[in-house]
Amino acid sequence: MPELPEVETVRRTLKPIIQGKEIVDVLIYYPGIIKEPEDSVAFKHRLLGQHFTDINRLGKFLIFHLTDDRLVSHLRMEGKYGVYDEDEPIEPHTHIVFKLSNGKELRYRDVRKFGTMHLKEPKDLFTSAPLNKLGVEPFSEDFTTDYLYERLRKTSRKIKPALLDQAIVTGLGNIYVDEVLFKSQIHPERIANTITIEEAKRIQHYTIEVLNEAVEHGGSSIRSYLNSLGEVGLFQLRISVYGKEGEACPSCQTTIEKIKVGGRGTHFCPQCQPAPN
DNA sequence: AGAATCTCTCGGCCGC
DNA sequence: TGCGGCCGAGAGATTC
Repeated sequence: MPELPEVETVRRTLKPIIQGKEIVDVLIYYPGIIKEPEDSVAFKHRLLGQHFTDINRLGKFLIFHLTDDRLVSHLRMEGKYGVYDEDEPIEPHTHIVFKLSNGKELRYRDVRKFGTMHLKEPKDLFTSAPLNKLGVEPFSEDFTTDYLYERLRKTSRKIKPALLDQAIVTGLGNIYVDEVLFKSQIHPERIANTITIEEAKRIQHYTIEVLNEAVEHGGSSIRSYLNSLGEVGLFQLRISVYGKEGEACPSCQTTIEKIKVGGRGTHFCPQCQPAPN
């Protein structure tokens, strides 16, 4: 389940492999991944002859820089990229293949076909879907305690759905939100506009700390995530509450509970994260 | 009108 | 073995 640290790990592993390579053909096995342009044949023809010049990331989105265009890619739950030799057999669930000038292929695989690709002109990149409504990056200087506090103060939703809202902070997903709220000692069902400035400061601090640490460890290999070299991440060894229902809290030994918040499976320590009234 | 919530996408996996 | 329900990010629809 790629969140910001996993996407960042993919970006770092992929960049040196594909930078400077030209797209000489595109094979599309499942066009549903391609959301823009609507016509997947047009998608292919716009890409032919363009070179990969860079890869950036915004939140959980990968942004492939090409000679003329930008390819915005979201992995959703199970999307993965890998670079293969062209004579390697196509593995199951391979949906898009970018044939490169050096005989290699950049392949996109996605068991559940949830991932998306948008091909954009650079001028439209941040002013149209899917990047136009994103909030701040956790690693940017704009992600301050004051920013977070003010955004939370304006919403009556529970804190967990508010932190999952990519229009507030971009990059957190289900795993890391549970970890951040645990470290911040805040119950996931607290109403966002009751979060104090001190609590907002903890959330801001631990968001950066947890995500940084996860990036350093190559992300978390929960479910199916592997980076683009097929390597597992190691951060799951450091996870405190996500997927740990029934186990002892690493801080106080109380049994970790699992509930639903905003329709999402949510893990927390009832002792360290006291329930709101 | 704006915010909150619901629906839909998909297929492996789980429990019955 | 067959089958229905579950999971979940984000967009768009719907409700409040």
